[in-house]
Amino acid sequence: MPRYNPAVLEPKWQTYWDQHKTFASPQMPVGAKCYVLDMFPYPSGDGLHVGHPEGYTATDIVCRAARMQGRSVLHPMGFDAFGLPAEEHAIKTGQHPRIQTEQNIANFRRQLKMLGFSYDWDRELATTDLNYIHWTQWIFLQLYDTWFDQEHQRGKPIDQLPIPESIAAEGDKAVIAYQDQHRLAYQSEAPVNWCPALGTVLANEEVINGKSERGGHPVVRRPLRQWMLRITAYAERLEKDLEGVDWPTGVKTLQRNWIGRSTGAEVNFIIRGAKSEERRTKDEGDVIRVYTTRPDTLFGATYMVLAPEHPLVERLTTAENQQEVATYRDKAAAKSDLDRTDLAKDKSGVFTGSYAINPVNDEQIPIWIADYVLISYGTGAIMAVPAHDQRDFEFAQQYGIDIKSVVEPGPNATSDYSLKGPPKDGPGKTADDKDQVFTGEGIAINSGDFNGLTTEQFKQKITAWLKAQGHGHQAVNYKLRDWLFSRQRFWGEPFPLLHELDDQRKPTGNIRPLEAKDLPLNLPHLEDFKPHGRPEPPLDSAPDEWLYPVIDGTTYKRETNTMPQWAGSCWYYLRFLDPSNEQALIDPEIEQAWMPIDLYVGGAEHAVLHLLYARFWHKVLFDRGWVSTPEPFHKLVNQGMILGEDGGKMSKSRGNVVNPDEVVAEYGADSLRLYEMFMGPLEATKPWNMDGVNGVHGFLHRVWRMIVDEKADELILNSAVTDERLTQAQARVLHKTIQAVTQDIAKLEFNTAIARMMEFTNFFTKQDSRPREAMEKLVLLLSPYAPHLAEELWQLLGHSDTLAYEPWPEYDDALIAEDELEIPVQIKGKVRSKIRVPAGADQGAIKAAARNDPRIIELLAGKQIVKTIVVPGRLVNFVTR
RNA sequence: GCCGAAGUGGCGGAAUUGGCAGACGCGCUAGACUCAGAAUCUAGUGCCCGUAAUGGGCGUGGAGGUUCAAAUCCUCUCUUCGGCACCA
Repeated sequence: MPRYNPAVLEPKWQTYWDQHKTFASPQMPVGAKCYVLDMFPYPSGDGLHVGHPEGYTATDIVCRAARMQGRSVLHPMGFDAFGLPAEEHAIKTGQHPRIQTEQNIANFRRQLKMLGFSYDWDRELATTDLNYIHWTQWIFLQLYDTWFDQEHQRGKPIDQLPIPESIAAEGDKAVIAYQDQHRLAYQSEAPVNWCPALGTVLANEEVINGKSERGGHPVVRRPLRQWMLRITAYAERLEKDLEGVDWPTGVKTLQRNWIGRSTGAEVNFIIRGAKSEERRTKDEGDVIRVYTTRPDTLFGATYMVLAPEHPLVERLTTAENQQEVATYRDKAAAKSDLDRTDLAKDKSGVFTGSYAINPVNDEQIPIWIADYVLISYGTGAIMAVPAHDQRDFEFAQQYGIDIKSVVEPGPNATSDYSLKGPPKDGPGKTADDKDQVFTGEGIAINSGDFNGLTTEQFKQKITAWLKAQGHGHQAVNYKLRDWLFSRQRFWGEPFPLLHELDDQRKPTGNIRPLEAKDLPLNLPHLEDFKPHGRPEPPLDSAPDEWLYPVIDGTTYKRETNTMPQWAGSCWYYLRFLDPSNEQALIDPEIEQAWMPIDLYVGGAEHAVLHLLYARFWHKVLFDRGWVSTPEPFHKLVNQGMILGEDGGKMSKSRGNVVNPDEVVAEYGADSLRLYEMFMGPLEATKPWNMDGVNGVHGFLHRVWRMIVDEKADELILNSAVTDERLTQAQARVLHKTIQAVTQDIAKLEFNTAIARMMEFTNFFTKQDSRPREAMEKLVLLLSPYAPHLAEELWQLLGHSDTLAYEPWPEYDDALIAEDELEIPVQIKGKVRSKIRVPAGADQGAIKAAARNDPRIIELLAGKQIVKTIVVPGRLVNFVTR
């Protein structure tokens, strides 16, 4: 019995595609190119989740349709295979993480092939492959070899860094140190998230509210020597180039917020009693520099705050405040992230005993330290304007500091009041009001010559004035921080760097990068993966022959940190273009031919970090001439999350996880693919429903029966499939379907495309004669969605070759057009009747037809028509009194 | 608190240059086939009123507004989800 049996038919075609290398893509595109990429998965031990095939099916449909439309398609898949779970598994079992990783990859590959995706498997890669690590390390060396020329906004080779004469005069050591300070990869003593319970250092993303994401153990901050990447140098370009990419606005906004560009002014406050106070000079050591986005509120500054870690704190603290300041600083230093967020509501701080002079009015204001000011943003010091800043207001209230209003809401002010709401006496009343804060823009008061200016005008004037007087200048700041790039883990790429040792085996501070010819540097063999409870990296216990190479008689120690998981995912899209190149990262001609990526689909969880890091690396490679486009991902789409049947997030603990293997076993891959596309818009969050899978499976079965004679003993065509010509009605349905499906694929609206094919099927199953032409074209339209079924039916319809490169069906507008239309007739906006008119009827004819409709005549009897609206092809509306 | 996305039948969702709300599917109801079930097929299915219809009313989170006409545009508001969270 030739029933529709995916369990037989799907493996058959998967084998066919594999053996014929149906989806191998050309090295260089022929004609129009189409590079469509999925965010590659981390091969976890749990296997594929139903969320994965959602995006993968969407891109697969786009690719399969594009091939049929004659474009050269590049559609690769790989594995983001470094990561903590494999390392934890290794710690538990003593088995090398590579073994676990390879098993997981094999399982993922099996599942992906089971779903019939048209990947070019010859390009498969994993970030853990030695020949991939090779080029990850090579890119790191590029970063290490690059400095950022602020003036030209461009990364350049380090040997082109201009060395100031004063540095050059000090000798080679000073020059090297100077270069090291400017590299995009540099070392820094940075606080890391050390988790004593897990015995490891964690990435920021792995710390949630001061506790480890896994296990919920406390995490403390402690300083360690780290490798940093100078992503902040690229902040401006990373922000600006977002304009040119076709991304969801939400993702762009997220990235902009993360980069956090703000403009304002840096202002120098002179320390009272400093030598230069009388002379009002700009002696560096005698000023506190602050950053503000509201220089127009300078007259309202009633105190200053330095971050506890600010270098001037020691000097500013008077003898009688020594004890208190020291205690506060110690406490602040020991604070974990959890404490910081917990204490966010209560402001705390201590007075240093010193005062500074406000350059705009020479007033003396007290200098405090408080941990609500961060050393890492701006200058690490602020002027505090409690009347117009929420945080300063809370602090001033707590410590009884003066509050002085200098802005009042303008005539068309939006209410930007906090705490006590708008002033009781109306919008004009703000001056000296001590129990509210106004953070909006408005009109200046209590500001000397600047009174009456709007906030915008004031900002411009005061910035110019500060510059003229030498008290400050305009400034731009970014929230973005440099990227902490090293991890104290085993299962990651080793850094291709050596630390020079002296005779006593102490580091001299000199770094020696590996030469390109010495790459890749593989991970050493480790006997023991167990954490040793110290924050030094696991690679510190590597065998000496790995750890201490001797080159030209000098002993070195290898860098024992490893790279974060992001490193591999930062550039995999480039390697897919030329995966087996051993001479270079990528062949420039191939790169130019395929880049940028036309469509990149993945989860919204990567909206910031992965996409920002990858853009950063790409821009460095662009500056250094290795890639030809300033941005890697032209169009980005986030697939929505699939929730469990109970409407909650899928999780093992909720017991609502849907396993793709089980769905395929019961309904087949085509049904899973089709269901995931039919659930709703690609980008929407939507709940799973097994009945829905059964529903689309029923549709595929109906397609099967429309074409196959299920009652016959062998696989033959349904006798209703004939070589007759299409009737006019049949042609209209066919061409409407082609049109809708074609347009919907371009818009990535797969759910409605499937609905149109269902309508087609509902129509044609009722036809006694189903012309072969219509059946063949439907099979082609359906093939991107349900490729196995489509190939099987295509073969049955008499074709010996795969349909993967058959020309996409064309539609004819003339055949779609109806001769006669039914249009509604409204009276006062309510539909009262419907009339049939010829498709080309003009306004007068339609109106006449409407007037002559018996029901309309009846309803309009005795009524006076004040107005008639006729929209040809749409409706008629009679407006009566 | 700030930013972003979204609220349409019992459910997933269609329809936004303003022009018949509910395409398509699930579910449900009735019927056919069957010993019975599964599967399949046929008809119906937004809510309320009505014996009935080619009948009447209501209806896209809520309240107003613009318009001949609003799910769609404007104002206010509520709810849900996601992100950020002392960034001066």
